[in-house]
Amino acid sequence: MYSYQYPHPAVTVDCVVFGLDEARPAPSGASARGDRESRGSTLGTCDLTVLLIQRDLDPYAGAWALPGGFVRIDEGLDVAARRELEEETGVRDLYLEQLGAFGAPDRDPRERVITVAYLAIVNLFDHPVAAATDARNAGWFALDELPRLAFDHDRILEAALGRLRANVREEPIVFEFLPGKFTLRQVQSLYEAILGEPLDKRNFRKKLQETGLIVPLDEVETAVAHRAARLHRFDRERYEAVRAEGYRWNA
Amino acid sequence: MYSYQYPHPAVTVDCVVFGLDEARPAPSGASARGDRESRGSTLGTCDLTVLLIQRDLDPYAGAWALPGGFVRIDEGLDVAARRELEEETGVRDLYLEQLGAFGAPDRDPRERVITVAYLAIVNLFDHPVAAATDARNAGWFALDELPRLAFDHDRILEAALGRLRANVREEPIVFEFLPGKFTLRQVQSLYEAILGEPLDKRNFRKKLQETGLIVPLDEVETAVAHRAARLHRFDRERYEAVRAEGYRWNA
DNA sequence: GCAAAAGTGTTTATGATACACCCATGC
DNA sequence: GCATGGGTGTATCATAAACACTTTTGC
Repeated sequence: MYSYQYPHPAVTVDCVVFGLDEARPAPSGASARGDRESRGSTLGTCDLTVLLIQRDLDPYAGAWALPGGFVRIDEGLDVAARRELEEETGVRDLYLEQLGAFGAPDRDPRERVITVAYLAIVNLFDHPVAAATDARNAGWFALDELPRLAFDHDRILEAALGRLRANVREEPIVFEFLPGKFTLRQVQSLYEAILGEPLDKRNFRKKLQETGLIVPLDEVETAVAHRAARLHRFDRERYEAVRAEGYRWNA
Repeated sequence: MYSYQYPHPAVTVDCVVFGLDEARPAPSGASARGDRESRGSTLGTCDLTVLLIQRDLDPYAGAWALPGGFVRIDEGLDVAARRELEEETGVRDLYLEQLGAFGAPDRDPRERVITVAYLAIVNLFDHPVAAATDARNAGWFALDELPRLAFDHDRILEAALGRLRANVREEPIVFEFLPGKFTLRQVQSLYEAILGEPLDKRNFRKKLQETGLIVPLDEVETAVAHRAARLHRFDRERYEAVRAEGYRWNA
């Protein structure tokens, strides 16, 4: 059943790294803004972005690609993904989740390469260093401004986005994007950016607060040209505790 | 970034094949049967089973393992999984879904082997041949009677079970287990076997029928020693149609 | 004083749950 | 005629959705 006579494929890891960016002023097209109340949720306060690296070698030289690289022969898959990410973005602590293996025989024109894809989330508030990524040929791209990608990376990215959207409803992973202290509006904007749909402000805040996992602080945001919003933090310890008892996040 | 100087690991596929079996009479332990109505759901009319193969080569000779084998150098991952399954069980058309890659460096004592795991469901009604699997050393095991497994296959199986339980609530995959014509009771028993908890008969039937995707037939089951239940079928075409319009299965 | 976003409750609709009895059939 | 499972409806509860105005602050 098992035998080792067959030629071995190369195995890589590729990471879809999601980050968060200040939203640019909405694209020029004068959107016929629906005047509904729930529309007042300022969709677009932040943008979901993806980290890409520009290749300098053939094939696909000059094209943008997901950061990634070879799995070393004695290295676990998750370890390889973290190592590659640290090498390419300098970020150590980030959320990492395996997406799956992509192994179409022709996905790399040179030889058979099977890649194990990961979904990663980097907190650009706590790790501002990574915002620009010191590597010369790296950049953050908003989802609606993606360049053409090398290999089958467009499909991997699409799968990652689908996974992110599914996960965001079942686990509090949004806080992986956010700083330790955040406003409720930031959380809502992030949900809206990820799900691509506006949410009702009052219902959203109510639901978030009823979880008992978002604790209000005695601080407000600073340097805003209007009323300052109260800051909150996510009670991760308590979440882990109630989760062990069967609690399920459900946003 | 990409280079090909590194030694390549071996890559295999392994399949967690779920099937369905008549339930054996409930284990002897005289369960203090709660006399609630909802308990009358005959939990245990069927058992969820997993297909395992007994290894005859070292390492783990004699131990049970998931069916699987090498990915050929020019073969896609899904194709490899289907090929292995057909070779080992004779079943062609089955539900197949990638679970993910397992690649701990020491998971195979001989050399580095990365495996891509799959979740498969075989319909033992439409393909009764596979029930016994002509291979001499294969067998179906109920979840509570699993033997010790080779390699890290226990972890793969656990992951597959978790995925199955999650999927069953969001997609109508239970019908992959069932014959084209089935009774509502069969569906309920199957949900109960997968989720491991009893369900309320009336609520379950109501919900199932309200989907509009379970069509009653003018036929009843045969050869039962009591009132025969009406047969139904799952309207797959209609499901695909409404799903394209955003409908989400939610059982 | 006005622009811009923060903050706050109630009503309504929808879906989930709990629950008990009569019916058909084979033996 | 009795044992076995098939089949059915309603009342209650919990959750989700819709919805508009007052407050604070910087300019």
